[in-house]
Amino acid sequence: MASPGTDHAAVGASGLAAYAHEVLAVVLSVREGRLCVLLWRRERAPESGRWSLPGGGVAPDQRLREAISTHLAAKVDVRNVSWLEQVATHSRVDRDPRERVLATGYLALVPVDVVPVLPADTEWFDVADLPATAFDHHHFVEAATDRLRAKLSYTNIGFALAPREFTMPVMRDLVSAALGHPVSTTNLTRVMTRRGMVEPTGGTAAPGPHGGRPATVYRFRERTLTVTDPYAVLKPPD
Amino acid sequence: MASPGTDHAAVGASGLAAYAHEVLAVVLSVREGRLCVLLWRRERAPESGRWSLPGGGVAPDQRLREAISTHLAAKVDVRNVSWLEQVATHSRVDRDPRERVLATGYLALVPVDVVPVLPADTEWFDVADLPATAFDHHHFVEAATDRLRAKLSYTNIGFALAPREFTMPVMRDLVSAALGHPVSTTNLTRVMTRRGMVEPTGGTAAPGPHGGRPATVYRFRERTLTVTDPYAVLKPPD
DNA sequence: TCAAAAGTGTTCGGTGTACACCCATGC
DNA sequence: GCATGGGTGTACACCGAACACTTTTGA
Repeated sequence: MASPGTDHAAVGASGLAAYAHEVLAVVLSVREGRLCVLLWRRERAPESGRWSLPGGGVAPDQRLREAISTHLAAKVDVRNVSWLEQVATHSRVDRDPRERVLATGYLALVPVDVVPVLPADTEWFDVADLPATAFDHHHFVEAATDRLRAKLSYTNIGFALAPREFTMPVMRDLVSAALGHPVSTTNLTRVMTRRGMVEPTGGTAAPGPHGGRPATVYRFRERTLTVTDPYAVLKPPD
Repeated sequence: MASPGTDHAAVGASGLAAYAHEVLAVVLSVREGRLCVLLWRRERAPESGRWSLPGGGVAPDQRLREAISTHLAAKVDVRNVSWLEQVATHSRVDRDPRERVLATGYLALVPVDVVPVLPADTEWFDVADLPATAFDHHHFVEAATDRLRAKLSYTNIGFALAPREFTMPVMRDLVSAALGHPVSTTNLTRVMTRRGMVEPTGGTAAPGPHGGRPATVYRFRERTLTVTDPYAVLKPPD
């Protein structure tokens, strides 16, 4: 057993001190045109009533990635998670008042067209208008959001936010929600096609109630992460 | 105490399982025109004789960053480290045969002109020609190297590899060693000045023994990490 | 005067942005 | 026909790569 209440860390066969470890997921998705994060309301102390990230402990036979998948399953169907990536490990000594807990945060993405059934204590929150969060969870949200925004620019990570098939106006709304600023459909189309990220399915989408030209339907060529804009500068010679 | 020899993880006041945790540093620097990593030879089992990354445990009152600084001090003077950044946490269950150990890796940089006095068991190794490393340490080296290479393209992180004042031919050698492919001085100069990363000091460097035009001496304008090529695409409108 | 090394000028292709204009639909 | 919304074409600025050419030094 560890020694709660003492300031001696447990020491095992490796001679290294042991610390409680948790995994936290920053689940991001575009909901109603806004980039949102999934938070649940803590029932018990500490920080009871505060909104916090889904997550929890790590079983002895689990890797961190397996652990976060397990905990995510309690909030959203894991099959709905289109992307999962480690972001950072935080270690402030008093980040949890009970004992020292290290926390590894993950970025998880859910496509717009997937509407997971959420437990009663769980809600989506606009990342631009977060409530007070428990512990240091807002730092994780910030880091994960930054990571997503950066990757939207130089990878095809958009596949994890979009439906399997989509029109460019839909994609434009997704990207502009994620980035938090308007994006032009014209140029988004050009960039995504020029980079070979997407291809037309051949179909078109029916126009809205007020008419308009039917939009071309696209799909992502790859549904695994690909760097589409490798390095802007200092490329190797051919 | 933790329970070595049992498969039950210790559980403390938070109700979370505890695991031994170590920090590892991938210290990179350009030595003799090559990007090198600092490794030390393990004296004791497990993996005795194998080359491994500097690092070690985390004291109860230390954050991970403080811990890695402490362990680095045993190998290189911490004042020689011009950059330190967390890269990733690995968690394979059997990555250490003795007991489960989680490991958080850091990227550390040392400028070329700094020649730390190394302990007898410690040497620089070309990252392109690594020896067999202990545990999963080569994964950390790979991730840290990738991180450095990426950041060389869109940030001013070069300041952490270069001397305070340098000429463009020197910088070209550093960048091309770090990236592992030739880089043109002409274009490197253009990119770095165009982005406002560097400024001439006003001085020039004496030519080599065979003559040649004296090179202009530059310094980095900022010695803190700055993103110089913010996002190649999908910029916010003005 | 010549070789060596650094720096400058110029050209070229590509890329992201802006904006005008054209196309397909519902009413 | 007209409003609505989507797509295409064009122009522009800028950037990085390549390469020819000039400048400044040592021998």
